[in-house]
Amino acid sequence: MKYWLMKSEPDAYSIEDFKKEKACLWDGIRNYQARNFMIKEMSPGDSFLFYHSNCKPPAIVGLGEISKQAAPDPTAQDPKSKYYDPKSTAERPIWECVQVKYKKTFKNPLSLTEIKENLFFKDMLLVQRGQKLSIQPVSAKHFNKILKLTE
DNA sequence: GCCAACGTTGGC
DNA sequence: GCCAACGTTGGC
Repeated sequence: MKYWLMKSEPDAYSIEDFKKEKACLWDGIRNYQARNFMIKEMSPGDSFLFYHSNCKPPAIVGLGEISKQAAPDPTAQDPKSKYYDPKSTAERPIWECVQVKYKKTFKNPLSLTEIKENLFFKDMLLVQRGQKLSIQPVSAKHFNKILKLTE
């Protein structure tokens, strides 16, 4: 059982959208490191923190679960999608995505500012300089602490 | 809107 | 294979 943090811009897809849809494909990931986490490291049953990025305030706002292992990302082969990648074909797909399901919205979202202020989180990837991966592993220690602080 | 930090692309 | 130019991310 592993733990993750996944970023989404609320203007594009927010925790409220996620709650309404109950489940979705985590599509549109076009970064190899993030993709490899989905393909090689994620398993159904893993939990992830839903993070609102590029907004005010950036914060961890909810919880989800990986519900289906990685499979080719349909948006990569859809010419109408903004995530369309002509190099990725049905025969040789480049990009994959996992399916995720909604678990909960936190009563008390944990803002990036609060995470930075708390020395307990000083090793979290999220607060490392220059760290911009949209999918990151989270340690059990940090994950459990975040669940406590957000209740 | 600015810009630092990275990742990717493509000429050589 | 190097590296400059360009694009993207995302906090501020």
